[in-house]
Amino acid sequence: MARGKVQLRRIENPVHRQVTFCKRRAGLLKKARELSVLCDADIGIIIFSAHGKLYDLATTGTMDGLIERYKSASGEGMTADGCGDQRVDPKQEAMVLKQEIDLLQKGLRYIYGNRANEHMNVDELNALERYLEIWMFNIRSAKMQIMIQEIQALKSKEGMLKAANEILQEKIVEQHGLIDVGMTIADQQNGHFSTVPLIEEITNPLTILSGYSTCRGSEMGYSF
Amino acid sequence: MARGKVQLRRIENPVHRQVTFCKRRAGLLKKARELSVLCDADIGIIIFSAHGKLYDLATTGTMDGLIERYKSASGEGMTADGCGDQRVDPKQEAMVLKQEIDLLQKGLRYIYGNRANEHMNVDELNALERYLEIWMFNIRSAKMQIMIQEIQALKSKEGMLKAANEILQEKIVEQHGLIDVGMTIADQQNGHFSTVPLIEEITNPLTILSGYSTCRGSEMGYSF
DNA sequence: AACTATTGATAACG
DNA sequence: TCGTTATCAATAGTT
Repeated sequence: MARGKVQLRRIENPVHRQVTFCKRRAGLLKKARELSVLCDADIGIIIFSAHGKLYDLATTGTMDGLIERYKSASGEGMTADGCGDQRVDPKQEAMVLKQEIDLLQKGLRYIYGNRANEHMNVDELNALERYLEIWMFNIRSAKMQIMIQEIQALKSKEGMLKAANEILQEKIVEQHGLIDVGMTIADQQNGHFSTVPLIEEITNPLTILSGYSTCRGSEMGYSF
Repeated sequence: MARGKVQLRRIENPVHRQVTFCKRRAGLLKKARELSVLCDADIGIIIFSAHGKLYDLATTGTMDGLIERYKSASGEGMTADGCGDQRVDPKQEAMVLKQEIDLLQKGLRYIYGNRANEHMNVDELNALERYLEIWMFNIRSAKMQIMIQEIQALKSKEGMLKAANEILQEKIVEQHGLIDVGMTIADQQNGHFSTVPLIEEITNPLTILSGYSTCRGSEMGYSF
């Protein structure tokens, strides 16, 4: 496409042919990636050089995934032929979903700038890493926020229940005298209020957890 | 490529996107045919439009033939990895993946929109956190890969410089006798080659760093 | 779909 | 392999 119009025939000079192959191959793959991004398409390319070397590209998920999808899509018009194994529907679905995840990951990359991940240098990766760290920090903070709110709710609930219990005790005393007081105390320890000591234990470690540390938290009865 | 530089991101206008898809798809397939003819290569292209419609091209034989060739060729480089794949219930896998997609979509909104609006519960935040950890791990791996390459390049450069230096030393000896030999040795220790010991130090820890650990890495003079 | 003004790709060369 | 440059090809915006 430069310095002379190209003839659409096999390039006879081997060196020339090899150079052109490298360049045009790169150009083709670039075009494919662009088309994929611009138009939201899923593209797979397989290239065998004259010497048999393989080059490939899958803009979404893996080439195998695209091949599976191709087989089912192109097989729609075909009758039962030599199939048998690839007709599993959920498997097909899983593959499509996997590709969707890849797309989402690509979308996530936009956060930091629209660069293809393959051409990211150390500095760029570094920036992305820092961004993710911040995001993770925010997520952990959000998690903590939710838990703190929950705990506060539980505490106020506790206060209300305690007050209610006191009132109930007074009423019981009024109605039946001192007979059943021992039982209500037992109830406090095994019933609703058994969670109170747990909450007291949680409250303090939160200040530590809202920092940067990784914490599974299962020790405190929360599934995070 | 015309009347305004193209932005490498999804075209939001659907009509625009469709038109561009048609044009660029045609262009891509044309390029592929040209490459195939000019350089004697065998090329297969699979394109799924955003709506799921399939377009394909096989410059040699059938697409199935190319796929078979691809599978045998790409299988060569693989070690025993996906051979004994654990039987996972595809239906269950699909569900897991679907949940993962939901999570990522929510996470994207969480990032794009100001994070005040989105309501994610603790479990979701937790899963997202784990996802980000994996992503960060991948990014760090990519970073390490780049650095390893850089180090190798530096090492080969070192070799070349050493050889050049030897030649220069010999020339100096030839021209001036032994007078200045001491100075060139001093140059080796304080000049270009001062990075050599640093490289030697880096090389080993890499195997550790390529794992999952958090590493600031400033100790080794790289800004990551 | 057809038409350009531009950008993008690349053949030849170093 | 890698960079540069003169040219040609692809195509974005428009009609």
